[in-house]
Amino acid sequence: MGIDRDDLKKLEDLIRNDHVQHEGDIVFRQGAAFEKIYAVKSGMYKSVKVDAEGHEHITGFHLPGELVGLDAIYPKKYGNTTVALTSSVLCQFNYAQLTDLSAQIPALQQQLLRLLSKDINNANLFFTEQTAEQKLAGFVHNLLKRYEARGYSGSELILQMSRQDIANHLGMAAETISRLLKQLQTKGVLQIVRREIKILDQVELLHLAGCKAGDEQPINPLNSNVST
Amino acid sequence: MGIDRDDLKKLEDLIRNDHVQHEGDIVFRQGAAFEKIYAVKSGMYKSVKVDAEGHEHITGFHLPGELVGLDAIYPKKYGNTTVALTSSVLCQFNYAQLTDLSAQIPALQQQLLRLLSKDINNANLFFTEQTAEQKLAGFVHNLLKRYEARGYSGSELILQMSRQDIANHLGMAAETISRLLKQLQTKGVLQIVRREIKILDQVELLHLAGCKAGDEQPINPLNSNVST
DNA sequence: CGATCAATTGATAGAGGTCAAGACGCGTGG
DNA sequence: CCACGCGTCTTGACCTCTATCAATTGATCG
Repeated sequence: MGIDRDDLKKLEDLIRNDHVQHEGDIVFRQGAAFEKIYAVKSGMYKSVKVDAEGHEHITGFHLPGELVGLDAIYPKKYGNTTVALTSSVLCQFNYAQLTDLSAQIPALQQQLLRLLSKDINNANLFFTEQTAEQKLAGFVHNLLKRYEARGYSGSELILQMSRQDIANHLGMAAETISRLLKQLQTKGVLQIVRREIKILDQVELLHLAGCKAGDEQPINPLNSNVST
Repeated sequence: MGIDRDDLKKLEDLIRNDHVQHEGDIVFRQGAAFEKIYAVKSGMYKSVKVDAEGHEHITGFHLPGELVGLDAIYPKKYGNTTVALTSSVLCQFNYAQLTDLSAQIPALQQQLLRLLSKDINNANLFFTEQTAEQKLAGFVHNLLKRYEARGYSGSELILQMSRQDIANHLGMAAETISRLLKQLQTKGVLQIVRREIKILDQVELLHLAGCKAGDEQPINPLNSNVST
């Protein structure tokens, strides 16, 4: 990505050793001082945020190749507790060293900004979904695409999280997840065995998701003046 | 913010002239090539995203002092169309020049990263809300706090957007907004005249919002191992 | 082989969406 | 200055979707 060998050496130096974890192991706790950014190398993690009233909400799941902790830069402390869902490997970057280095390496700075911007987009992705089916279809499709982007199969995946976790994340009841998954199977869109999912009709899955970020449409939103 | 006078001069140079706009005027269109970041100086803007099926969704409202366009860094094009809701003033920064400069000014780089990180947090804020009342109370409280942080009154505000816009943004029906606002007035939390809102009981408003990012709780989320 | 936890299935009730009608403001023009 | 028309907002009646409660099945593990 436009970084020469010498720079790459410096970058490697600030990456600490890989860290092997197992189900339930914690990466960082909500409220802890922000220091490091983490990259998932294998497995899966979930991020859980506890609100003022003690309710837990799963803010996201993290797949191999994805970064965790970028949202902690601003408040300078982690806003959630991140936990391994299965046996996983992650590596860590010291943030202070990373920014120092990025001041010297323009390509690194660009990449860092892009990664942050990407997370803003991801965070906004699921606001559109209306019905429970759209949410769930969108969730599965999103997982699928993220795996696919990392070189995994684009037609099947293993849910490392429980139905309850999915329900919590999407803001619905676990029973509804169960019913809808069955319904998607009946429709011939998915084939489900326990936590293993095979996608039979990816086009229909995307269609059921309802929307999913249609890009580059130069349409005029309501109440906007056409600039002439 | 730790930038000396000489640097400040360079920064000022890349800010183009202020731009006055009126209701319905467009800042940028969805799909247009990303080039500039915008800062709202007065008034209010809304960002509208059109999905693949032509449905419009209002992704956010932008108040004085806030930046618009940071989410476009990664995809290199704007992901929404941003429109003035009322007479407004904004200024613009060329992104390429901004990043060049930030490589020279560490404090600017830090600030830029913080701003992006902040947006990730903002985007995640509203996932927790369950009921329509929580969503609406959270929305009003959020607006209030954002105004307050910029030196505006912390007890009253003017909604520049229609009930329909609020409904669209929160993913509910305009009728429900109307009913709930009335209900909040009956409860003695708000006093509403047209689009002017006076907050009578801010504590209760926050309480009704249900959650709102409780910070720094070292609680153990379910299914996590206690590191001893 | 029980014990435990996850997942499914069924019955019920309530929150909120939808449809339809009416009220209120506000600008325009006679 | 008032009447009209249009858009925004409100109010009411109804009905669907999904949460909730409860019970059962299925899988995993000591």
